[in-house]
Amino acid sequence: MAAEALCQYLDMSESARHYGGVSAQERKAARRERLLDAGLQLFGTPGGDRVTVSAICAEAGLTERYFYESFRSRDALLLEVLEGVADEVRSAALTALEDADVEPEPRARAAIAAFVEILTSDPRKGHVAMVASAAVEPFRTRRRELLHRFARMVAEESKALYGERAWASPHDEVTALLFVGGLAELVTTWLSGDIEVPPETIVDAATYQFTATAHR
Amino acid sequence: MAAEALCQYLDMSESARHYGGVSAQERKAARRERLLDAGLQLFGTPGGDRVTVSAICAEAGLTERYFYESFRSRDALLLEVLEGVADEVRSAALTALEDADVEPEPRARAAIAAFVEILTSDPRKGHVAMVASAAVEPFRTRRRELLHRFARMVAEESKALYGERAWASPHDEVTALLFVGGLAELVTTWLSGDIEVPPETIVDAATYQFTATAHR
DNA sequence: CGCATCTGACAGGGAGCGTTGTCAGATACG
DNA sequence: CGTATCTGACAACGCTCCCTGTCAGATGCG
Repeated sequence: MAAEALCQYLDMSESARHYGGVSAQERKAARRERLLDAGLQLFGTPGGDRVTVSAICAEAGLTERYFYESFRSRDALLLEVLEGVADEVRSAALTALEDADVEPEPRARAAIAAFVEILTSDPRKGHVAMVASAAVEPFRTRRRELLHRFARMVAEESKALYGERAWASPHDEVTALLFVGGLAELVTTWLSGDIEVPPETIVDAATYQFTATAHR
Repeated sequence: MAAEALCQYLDMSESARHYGGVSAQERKAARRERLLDAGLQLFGTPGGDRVTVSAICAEAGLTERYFYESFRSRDALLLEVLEGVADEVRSAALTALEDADVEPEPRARAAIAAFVEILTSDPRKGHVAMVASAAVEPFRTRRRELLHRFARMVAEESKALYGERAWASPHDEVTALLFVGGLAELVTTWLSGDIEVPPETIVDAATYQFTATAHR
């Protein structure tokens, strides 16, 4: 009977039947997507600390059984949500750099604007990437890694823009982290509503700081 | 019997008796201190997300009853721990400014060094103020407020140092937050062990950034 | 239609934690 | 010494949540 249950709930590959016009795989994928959306909604909303498996399922309009069909644990889902946002930010920044001018200042502005745009236009994504991910341990480390990677990208870009004279202070890495960390904290504060300025102001300030410290 | 218990456990003012040579008030205060120390130890250590009332009591070598004698809830204690570290940082920074030179760059360095020194010399304090406080909601807001206040202090100092030409970018507040936030994130990363540099490097980088952006 | 499969609702065991209460032993005071 | 108070260990209740299981009804297939 345990084997029956396994076969019935998990091993869909053997008995694929259409339902509502869609295959078993498609239905499973759709449920998975709904769960991820629910995760973004809950994890990305202030007060979303209480994001529990039951809450995610309720938000998705599914029952717990379908949760464990696609995810091993609550953290597994939330991590996937975080990775999704991070990928989006990274690719947007890279695309912005590709499309941007060759002039240093506009290039920096383009990448920074892409970063800020995504995280402020959909506050849920901003909250996930900046706030919620700093909460519990598995995500905290991942968040640091992501910021670190972004900082390395910034440092390399700076070197490409300004050559040897870039990042005059002791270590590239430290200065880049100082910059990226400030940007992150600033977006965090903006999301909380403590500072009421248009996101462009954030972009302006960050761009100015980048050029002021990188190029001397 | 409920009244008895109340009288016995909470209302120490009526029946103060010496024990081990110390008064009831002193014993209570000592227990409170031990609990706060235990809170700093647990809350300030990586993996301290699991800081529970029982764990704090075990660390302090006390039982739960004495916890509720001094604190209403787990968060009440942790908040007090956070406030303690924040006060320490604030007063250290102010003292550093009072004792410092009149020259802009040394003044900035002194305040930054005080900030970094406290949070890196005792990693538990750093962890409480930077990492753990960003975890759950009541602390997150408080952490933002504290950083915001520190940023305002920085902005005012900058204005005093450089006059009208200080903080050239749009808003003082935004630029100051960008700076303080970067410093916070950098200390956070340092605490995690991801970057292995002496704390002075952090101070150098931050001082350089402050002067490079403030004074132009 | 009859049967296999899918879906949603819900129940229940098990674990962790907060909070209050009980109780025996230790300590000080009359 | 006897009694009142203090202390530490621990039990017990309630709560929330994770996770698995059951079951009736819906849906597609032969």
